[in-house]
Amino acid sequence: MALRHAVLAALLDGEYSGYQLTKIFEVGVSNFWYAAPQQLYAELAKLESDGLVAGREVVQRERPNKRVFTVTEAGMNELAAYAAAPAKPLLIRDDLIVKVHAVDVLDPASLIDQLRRRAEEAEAKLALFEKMLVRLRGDMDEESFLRRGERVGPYLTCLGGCRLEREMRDWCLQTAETLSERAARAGEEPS
Amino acid sequence: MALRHAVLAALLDGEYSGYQLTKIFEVGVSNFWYAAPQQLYAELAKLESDGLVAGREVVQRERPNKRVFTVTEAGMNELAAYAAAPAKPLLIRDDLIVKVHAVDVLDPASLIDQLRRRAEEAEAKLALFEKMLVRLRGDMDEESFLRRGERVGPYLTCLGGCRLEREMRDWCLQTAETLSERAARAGEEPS
DNA sequence: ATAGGCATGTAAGCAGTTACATGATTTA
DNA sequence: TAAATCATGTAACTGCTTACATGCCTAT
Repeated sequence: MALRHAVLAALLDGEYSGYQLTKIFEVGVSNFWYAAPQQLYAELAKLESDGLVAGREVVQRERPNKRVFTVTEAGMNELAAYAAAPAKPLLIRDDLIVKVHAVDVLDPASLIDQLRRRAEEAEAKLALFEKMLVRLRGDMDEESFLRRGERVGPYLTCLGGCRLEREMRDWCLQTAETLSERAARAGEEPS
Repeated sequence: MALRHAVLAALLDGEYSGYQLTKIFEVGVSNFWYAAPQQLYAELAKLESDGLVAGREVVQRERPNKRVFTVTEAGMNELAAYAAAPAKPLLIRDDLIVKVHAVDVLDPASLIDQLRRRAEEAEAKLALFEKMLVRLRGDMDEESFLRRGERVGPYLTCLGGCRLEREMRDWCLQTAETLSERAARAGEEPS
């Protein structure tokens, strides 16, 4: 099972509806687990029928009603078992890197564009994560929060997300720079 | 299609057999595309029947014979079309981060172990990638190579791999440190 | 002899993606 | 009144994982 535990972990932050979870997993739980909306509705249905989460109807006047979910005791046990088991290795798949690997036989112009766009996305995510850090630690500074905060899990993963996005941004910009300089020189002195 | 283009890109580095590709994708093409052996044999068969790669029997005395593959002209066109199309967003999935997110309701001891082990793996990969950088740039220094080298794609992706592994190592160690300090204090002053 | 690396697959099952479908309510 | 957001799904397909299977050659 894969999504299961990511959903359980996300539901520790509070009661969420399927729709709210889609928003969280669109960004990717601090960028470390992406999932599509349909996946989440399907997984929630399964989790509920397995008794790992419990749903509760919330009646809303101004919007369509929704069902929000909480992790049950059985869900907590499942999480504990999962945490004790060995973790699968990190899975990364990225088109952009594949393209860069092949750049020497490609037209670099489009790739340079894509790298700059990715850098902007990374910058935006970084800003988002940094705001989230401030929100999570409240009025404490980071060091005190990490020492004495009650719930540091999401903070720690968010710190990881910031690291990743910062590196992604810098790598994309540096790579775009390198490639565009090479393209410029190739134009000047056509061998 | 997914693996397709990663395989085509990998085959730009030279003729490889299925088995050699499994070794490359085990590490993950500079850590950005993991694939299991069976996937590769299946994908190579498809790529060949689609005419995007061409296989060639290599007779060996000291080992079982093998078939090595080259990208055909049709394969190059496929790569070019792929590179021009918009890239899918980065996909990351990581058990370890999910566990850290949930750490506040878990026994941290096992997680701290797992984080330290992951840090070691990252360190090892980093060393591997740094060796690869030296091998790729030969007797040139990095700046000259990036300016004037013939084939910089693999070098650029490898630089990305180094960045990722460095951050992964540092984040794991910092997180393990934070968690073990908290665990120590929780033991001292049981509220 | 046997363990380990080289070399290549098949088959079954599960997870994830893409496309489609519906309907209420809010904002422009 | 059209577009955007909230809210929840189904169905078909593809891609990936897990388990199994085979056989050669080399080094210990």
